[in-house]
Amino acid sequence: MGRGRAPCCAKVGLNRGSWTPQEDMRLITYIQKHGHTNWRALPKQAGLLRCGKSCRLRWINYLRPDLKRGNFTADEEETIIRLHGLLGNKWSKIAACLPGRTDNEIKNVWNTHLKKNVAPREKQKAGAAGKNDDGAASGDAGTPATAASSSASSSMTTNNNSGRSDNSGDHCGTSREPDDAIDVSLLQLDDIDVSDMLVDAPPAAQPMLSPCSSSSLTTCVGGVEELIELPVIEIEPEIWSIIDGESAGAPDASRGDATAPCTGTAAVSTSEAEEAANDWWLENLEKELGLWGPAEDTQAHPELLDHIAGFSPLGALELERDPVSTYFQTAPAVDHLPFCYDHEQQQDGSPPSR
DNA sequence: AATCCAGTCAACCGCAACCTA
DNA sequence: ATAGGTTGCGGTTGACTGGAT
Repeated sequence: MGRGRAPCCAKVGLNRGSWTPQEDMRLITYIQKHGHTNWRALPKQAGLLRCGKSCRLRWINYLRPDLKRGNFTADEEETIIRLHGLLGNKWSKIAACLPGRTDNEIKNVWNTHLKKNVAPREKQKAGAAGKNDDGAASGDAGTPATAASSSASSSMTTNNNSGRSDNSGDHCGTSREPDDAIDVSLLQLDDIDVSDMLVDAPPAAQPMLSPCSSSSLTTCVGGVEELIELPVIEIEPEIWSIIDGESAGAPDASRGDATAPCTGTAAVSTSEAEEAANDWWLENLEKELGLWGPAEDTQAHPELLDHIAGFSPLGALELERDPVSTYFQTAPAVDHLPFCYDHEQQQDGSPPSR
């Protein structure tokens, strides 16, 4: 719906603006089946009238299952402030230290309120610095450069490798590090207690996060990014029709890829944890599609159409929002990470803001 | 009740970095 | 070595929302 700049000429004929639940569903389903090895080709293969860039952004910033929704905690905000003081507008690097948060999200938070909060602190600090000439003058984080943490550097490196949650996907220590970029691992982060940065990634949870991918659902085996290990969910062609609000005709050609049984490309779950994750994912997706429970109860119901279109009359049911947002309601990032999420347990008992 | 306005955030763009042939 | 293609990052935009008037 026309957010952002005017369209560039190359994208005439493609959908733009806000994503519909149908598009979200299609993207999620496609990625869980085939991964996202080629964003450029993805929309065509998934039957989406979007450019690859748009798909990637949507996935990274909104659809990734490992995203944490809801307000930033005070700890997270403090971490952002500190890291921004060190790194500046390196949002992806900051996001790397905040599991479940995206660079876009962090950027928005910074620009909307953190920046304002920091400004007074900076003034305050400047005043204090006038008295203590060398104390804590660097950075705008308002954190004195004290308490050298000998493990800060290595911890940060570890975090970058294991707690990756931003959208860059390449902070595996392998590539795409601009020469002039600040290597966090090389910084003398004397003024940062890195443990504070991992506010929402307790050590036990971190191994669950992918060390090398934009999606925590990818795995890094021998440095090679594997396909996403999400459960395989077979979406019947009729469901696509329902999702798309189409008549129950045959799916179009472009849809074929997305709906075809996933034979060779889908990763096979190998552990119980992954199976649990698969169950969770399947369950949620089914719920989102209104397929949870007796199939005939929901399939092809008008309510489903309304529901999927985001105008559900389902009322008090948890499914009252569009399927994808419902998915987020029940899938707080870290907790819902495939291998540990208990979908019955809301992270903090309250829905995300917004 | 209607209008205004500031804040929020999803999505866009351009560019730089990286990859591959 | 390099040209073309792809991906990721950071800045910006503007629709949406809720509170204030």
